[in-house]
Amino acid sequence: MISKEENILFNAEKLFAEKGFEGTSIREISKEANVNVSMISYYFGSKEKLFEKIFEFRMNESLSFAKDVIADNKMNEWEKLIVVINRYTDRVKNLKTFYLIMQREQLTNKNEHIVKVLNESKMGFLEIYKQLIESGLKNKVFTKRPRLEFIHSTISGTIFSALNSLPIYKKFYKGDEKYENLYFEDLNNHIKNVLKYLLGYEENK
Amino acid sequence: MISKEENILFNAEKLFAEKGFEGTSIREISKEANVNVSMISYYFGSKEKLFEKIFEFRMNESLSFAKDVIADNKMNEWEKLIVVINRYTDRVKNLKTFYLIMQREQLTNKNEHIVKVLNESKMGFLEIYKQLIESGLKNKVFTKRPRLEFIHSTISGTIFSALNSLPIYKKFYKGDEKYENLYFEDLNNHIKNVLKYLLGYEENK
Amino acid sequence: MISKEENILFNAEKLFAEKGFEGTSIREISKEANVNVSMISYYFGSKEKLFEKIFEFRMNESLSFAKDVIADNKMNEWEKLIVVINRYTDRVKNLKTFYLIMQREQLTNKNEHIVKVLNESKMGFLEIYKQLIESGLKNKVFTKRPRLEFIHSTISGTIFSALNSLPIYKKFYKGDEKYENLYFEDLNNHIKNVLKYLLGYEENK
Amino acid sequence: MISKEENILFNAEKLFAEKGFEGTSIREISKEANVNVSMISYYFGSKEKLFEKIFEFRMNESLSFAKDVIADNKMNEWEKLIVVINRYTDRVKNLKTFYLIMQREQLTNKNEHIVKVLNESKMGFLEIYKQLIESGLKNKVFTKRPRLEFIHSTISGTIFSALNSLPIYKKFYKGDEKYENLYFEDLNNHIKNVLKYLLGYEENK
DNA sequence: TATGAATGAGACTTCATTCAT
DNA sequence: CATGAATGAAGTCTCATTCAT
Repeated sequence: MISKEENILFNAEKLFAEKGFEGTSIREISKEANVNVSMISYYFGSKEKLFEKIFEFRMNESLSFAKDVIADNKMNEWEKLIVVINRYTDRVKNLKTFYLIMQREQLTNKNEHIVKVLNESKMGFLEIYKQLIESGLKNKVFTKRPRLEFIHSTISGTIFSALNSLPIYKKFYKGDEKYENLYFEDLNNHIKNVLKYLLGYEENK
Repeated sequence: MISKEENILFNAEKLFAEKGFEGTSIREISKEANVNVSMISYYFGSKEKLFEKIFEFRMNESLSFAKDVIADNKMNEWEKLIVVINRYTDRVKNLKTFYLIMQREQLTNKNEHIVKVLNESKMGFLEIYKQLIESGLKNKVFTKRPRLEFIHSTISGTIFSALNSLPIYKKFYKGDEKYENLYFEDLNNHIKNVLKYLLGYEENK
Repeated sequence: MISKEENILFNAEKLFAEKGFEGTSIREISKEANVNVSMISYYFGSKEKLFEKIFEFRMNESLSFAKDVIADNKMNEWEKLIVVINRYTDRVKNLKTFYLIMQREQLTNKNEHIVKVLNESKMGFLEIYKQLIESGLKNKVFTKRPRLEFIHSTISGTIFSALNSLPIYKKFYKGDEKYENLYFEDLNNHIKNVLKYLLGYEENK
Repeated sequence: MISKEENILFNAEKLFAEKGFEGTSIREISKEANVNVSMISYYFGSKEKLFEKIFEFRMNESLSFAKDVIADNKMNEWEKLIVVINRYTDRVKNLKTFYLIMQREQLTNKNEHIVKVLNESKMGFLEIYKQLIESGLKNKVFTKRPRLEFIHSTISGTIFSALNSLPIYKKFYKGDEKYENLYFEDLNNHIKNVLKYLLGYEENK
């Protein structure tokens, strides 16, 4: 059973993804969520607060994410990196709407609260990459030390660029669900392949 | 000397980059451009048409871009690819405002005219990559055939992700103009490095 | 011990004095009084009824006021007048918030119930002045017969004008509690002085 | 010919007088002034700015007021005082609506801009009274030095109290235009009479 | 070609009150 | 007695566009 509050939240997320923050009116949201217009102010205070709540909600969901990875000691650095990327692509694939909003906000930098959340997330990823690479070099799992910023840009940029192009390719190649699944699988392998090269990782050592 | 029309256009571009399409009012644009409000409807028909005009203007600028590359016969495929990427990163670096708008529009897909322009651009790049790779393979310049979509996502995604993260890094590393120039240079080399690997290109053959 | 109803009443009085009727929301009142919002409708029926209740409450308090004065037979007319004025200034001084609301309502004439209460009060005072003056003239305590309306306007107008200006003077003369007490004492004497003249009352006859 | 802006201004003044600031909606104003709702924002910026404009407008009107009085050298201090009071009562009589609003604002102190204007006005009057009394004492026109604050409270308070009570008296005494004119004339004499006493002015000296 | 006054739609938000519990 | 979720009306303001000049 979904609460009235979450019902509004998810419908708003969908509309914000489609039309952007300014392009979505609370009237539309209320209609989509089948509630009275004033319910939005009632539950969230304002349209902007509702918007921020979406970020808080999704970011809370992904909190456990980073912790798990670093903590686990049964894997070597490469394997950990793979886990991070797998989860990342999975999450992006399953929460397309939210990540659409998120990308737009990254280009906007208008809402301070959200800017802070996004920067923390980015810095969090950089920190993970840093630790994994340093440790991997010490343990001779990796043999090259690439520039951190570009590692992140390559991973994250490739994933999002691929995500955003998917609808066109789907249309162009007349693809269906199967096409999409294969697409994400290939994307995942592509990124791993690039990383192997950039980090100087040799599989069968 | 800049025409009144271009004056409006450039000021609008700046404001759209800062605040998005819906977040920018024609009153702000008219104030920024020091013209009367009704001039915008007068010159461009409507706010939306003005927005589209920005895309047309910038895309016209980059039209010659692709043609040049393919036409030139004094370079091999790898060299051509390098030229494409150099120009691309240069352009992104120098037209940050426009590419901010463009990225946002790629996430939005609301204005059909713009969607068409953007898709054509994307398909244009895919076509260039396709021709270069096929030809390069035939001429034994390249030795691997990577999936086209991911080549594009990697190049374009990495560039934009790096562009968007630059302000944070600049702040974090207390960087200045010099930092920025070096950043773009390194980014360029990073992408070339990745492509070399993905295409199986060997420099000193 | 104060009842829940009175608790709401007094908090509402305070807020109405600060922000006016329309400027005060029942939500604010409920927060200030630490009760649930719906308690106001529950106890008083509506926001407007609550407002009227404040007037009824304060007017009930001052009901005995007039009666006492007329009834007492140990004083002559001048002494009775002095008692009336003393009580009036005291009351105004101690119930500043209510008299702020009252003055505003006297300027507004929107709520019929309140209009009636206020007019009765005004007419009550006029009646008292009339009786005291007539009787005083008959008994040769007073020697002049001033126009009744202006007697009331002068007394009441001076008191309220002085009350309302007090904050400014306090600020201007950097006054404290002592300043305020002296101010009201002087005000009282000032009014008596004026009345003596207007009524032709001679103290040491 | 009255401008559209003034048309709005005067209609707003009337409604604010009847129902107060919060009690008057811009929709009502626009209806009363026969203009579109958005005209109010268009001309004045906001409802509050419109409200302030009314004060500015009326205060500008009365600017010449004080200057004239002090400047003229053909009158002695008592005659000057009479002129001040005559003009004051005239003005109050003819601009009942505005002075209704003004009194309410004096009780409210919410809008800083208006508070400032009102305090300046009050201090201006105090200054005039001060100069006239000091000069009058020096020139032996007056023989008593009453407390300044109460002089002002008595004059201003009596006038406004009488103004506000007029409708009731008019109703009670079944008065018409003639009653009103006589009322203001008597009021004027009443105030002069009181002042004569308070200042120790002897007419036939 | 250029202006700026004027329009009407639609935006977000707050409010007093009701109703089911 | 008491709660607080829910409602719908009404409020102010901003906006893109039009029109007379």
